[in-house]
Amino acid sequence: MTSIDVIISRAEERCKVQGSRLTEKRKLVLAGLISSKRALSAYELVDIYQAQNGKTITPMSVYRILAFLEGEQLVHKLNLANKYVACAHVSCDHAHATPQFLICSSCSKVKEINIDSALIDDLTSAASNVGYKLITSQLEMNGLCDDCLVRVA
Amino acid sequence: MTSIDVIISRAEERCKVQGSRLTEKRKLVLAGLISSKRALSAYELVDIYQAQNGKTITPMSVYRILAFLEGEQLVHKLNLANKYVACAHVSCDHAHATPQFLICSSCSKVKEINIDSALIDDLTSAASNVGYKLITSQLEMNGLCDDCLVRVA
DNA sequence: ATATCCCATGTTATGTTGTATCATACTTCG
DNA sequence: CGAAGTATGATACAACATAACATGGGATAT
Repeated sequence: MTSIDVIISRAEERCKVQGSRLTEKRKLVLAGLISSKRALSAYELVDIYQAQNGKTITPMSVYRILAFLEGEQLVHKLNLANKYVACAHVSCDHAHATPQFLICSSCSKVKEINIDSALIDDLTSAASNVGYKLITSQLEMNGLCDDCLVRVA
Repeated sequence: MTSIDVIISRAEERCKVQGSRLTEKRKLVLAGLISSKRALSAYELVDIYQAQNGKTITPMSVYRILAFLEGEQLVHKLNLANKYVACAHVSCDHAHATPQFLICSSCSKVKEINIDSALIDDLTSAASNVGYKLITSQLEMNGLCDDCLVRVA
């Protein structure tokens, strides 16, 4: 059993608890995302689905499935890049705070980090001071990962 | 002389110093942005250009002009929303740190704020700890502005 | 078991956002 | 003037995302 299978099983359990179904297609799309270390666009997932499973899937279906997986907190949408990543914590049991993301602008590799909550509080109150209520404290930042930094240098 | 004209004049001077030209079309696109309190998409700017000037402009031209204005630091691109805003500090003389943005998810109104640099340092080092070098410390956050908050409530 | 309902998926069309490319005009400077 | 560099025009297309309506498949109640 590969580590991907393990994660998929976990995800399946989680859906069952929620009363939702992790169907075959949803599994395959999720598996595509998990197998990638990078964030992927919906259209990239269409290609990967074809490559991994030899079956075609329409962008429409991928978008629907991504929306479902997002609702189940199994994937995160990165708005900065219009790409998607599998949640890094699917296979943990404990609850997680709002995630923060570092996105490599060169290769789309993503690190999901947890930032000091005091820092998040500071941001929230800075926003509130100028009349804004933060919808989410999910923060996304563009950077260069070490690998790409070396390659450029 | 309207306040928009004042800002445009400032921008023109700045370009002159830089050795670049703020042409008529560039002025008009910039004026469109300045006259809006909201962030605007390139296609919205096409419409506004038509409405304000009675002349059409192609999206291609708008994108080119936005890229130019961004290079001159006269506008900022908000990647979270794929929209653009005029820099709030064009008419100041002093230098400015990297801006942070609060974007109203409902009406696209934007506040450009400056966050405690210690906080930025924290983010930068959090990134560096996991092997990422931040390209920019421009932070973008989705929220709801007071007006929209009231409207929803 | 079958009728029914809900949800998932198929299918097609279209809307939105962003770039590539090549042609034309304008500015500046020798 | 003429050459080089920059700005814009025009067209096509690539990439991203959703709308709308049809079909299928699994669960449940009677």
